[in-house]
Amino acid sequence: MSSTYDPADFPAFAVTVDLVVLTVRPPNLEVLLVRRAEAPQKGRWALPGGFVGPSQDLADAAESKLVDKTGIRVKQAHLEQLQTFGQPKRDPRMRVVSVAHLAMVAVPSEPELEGAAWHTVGSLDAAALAFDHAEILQAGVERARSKLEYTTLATSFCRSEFTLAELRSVYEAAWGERLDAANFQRKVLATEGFVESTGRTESAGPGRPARTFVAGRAELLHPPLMPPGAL
Amino acid sequence: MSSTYDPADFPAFAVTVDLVVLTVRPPNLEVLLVRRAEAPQKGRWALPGGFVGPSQDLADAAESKLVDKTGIRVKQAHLEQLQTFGQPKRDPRMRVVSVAHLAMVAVPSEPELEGAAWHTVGSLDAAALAFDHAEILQAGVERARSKLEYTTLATSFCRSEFTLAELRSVYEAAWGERLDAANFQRKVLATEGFVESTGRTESAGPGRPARTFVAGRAELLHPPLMPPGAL
DNA sequence: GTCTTTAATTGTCTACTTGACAAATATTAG
DNA sequence: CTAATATTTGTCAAGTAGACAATTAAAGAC
Repeated sequence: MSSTYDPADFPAFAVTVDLVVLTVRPPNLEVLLVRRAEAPQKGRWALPGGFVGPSQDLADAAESKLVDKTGIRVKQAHLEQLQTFGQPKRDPRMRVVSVAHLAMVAVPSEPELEGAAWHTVGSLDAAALAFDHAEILQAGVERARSKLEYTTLATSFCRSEFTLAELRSVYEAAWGERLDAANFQRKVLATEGFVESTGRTESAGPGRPARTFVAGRAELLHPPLMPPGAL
Repeated sequence: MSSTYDPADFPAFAVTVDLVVLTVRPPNLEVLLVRRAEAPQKGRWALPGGFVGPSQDLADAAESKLVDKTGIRVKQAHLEQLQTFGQPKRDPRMRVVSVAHLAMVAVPSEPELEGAAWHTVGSLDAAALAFDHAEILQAGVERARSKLEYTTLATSFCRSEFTLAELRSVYEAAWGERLDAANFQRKVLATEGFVESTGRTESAGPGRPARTFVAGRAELLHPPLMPPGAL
């Protein structure tokens, strides 16, 4: 079938990137959505994304969309390829294959850009999203949860310097379940390279001030942090 | 930028699927490769794959390549999307985005198809592979290992009816490390729904005959099977 | 047939990890 | 100064994991 090899012989696809940008604002896990300004599906919420340039790498395309929408540089966030969605009819206009990416960012304090807003993942109507974006979002949330379990990525939801309570709130937001502060702390500190103490403390409201930490160099957690069986 | 929306405005990509088909022939983990019959890279080993049709779903395309090359139906195997590779220069002819898939199959007894052969993963020269297929293969092996840890997919490397020794050899092949048969057995049988006893036994060579099992309906393992820290 | 070898299966024990909860410490708010 | 709150340290019972010995049941040599 591919004895000759003329580009024109093969069906042309458009390739896009779509981003599932997650953040934690305790006690919620939130996702960044944009309101579509154009038809089709004008006015509905959608994942930020766009076309990949003819000589642009997939990761570069995802990175530049992230900067466009959030102003967050990749250095301060986590960005990874998620999954590729290519159902023939997912976009009514033409055959589009979307390489979805997952970003985990610390909540930006700056005001939102036009048309973009954070939405709580739990209380989001799947039917309100454009195209197959509900499916993509679900894949992103599942990936995020599973990576939180066995990697140190929870730190990428935190400020550069953070307390263990903040780190704990990331897990609590992702699972919707409270964790014992004492056991959580011992587990985190027992894991070599998860966090590193700054020597400083910080206090917000009443209660003993908490020590602050920065992310360590480890990437994998052995053993995982969340209990088995927790969804 | 995307105020108008004419398909012709956007760069055309070719989309392919490439398959990392893994099997276990104790004590080795092996991958199916085909020898390229056409330029470029004529004569080098490559992952099986091909173009996605204009109205063909990605999963369907992967499935049909698997049947073409191995004759194995998806019902008896595991097939999942792996990762998408889209470096601008990965194929010299044109812009090609490849949606790589991972298949885990029981070793087929039938003779090989023309140009295709099983290769031991450990003793394979990465430089001998065409295009960026060495990178794809590495991603596939890593994915397979991590899924073996926390899912029941090891059973898809086994015949439909198998002994615990066979199942154990899957883990031993993937990690290159021997496991204690006694502890392995207790762990597997303690995991609800991993395997189900047939009541029959089977003996191959000397030694007490082993009971045979079929795969259970569970998909996830809690807790994981392999010890933390094992590569 | 009997003996030797091999592998599956069962049993046992020690060290470690987990999670629940109590106690001590260090702040803020009034 | 007192009450309230949150971090941090301490304790302990229950469960898990891995090492290794013992038992069972077959194949193959003689």
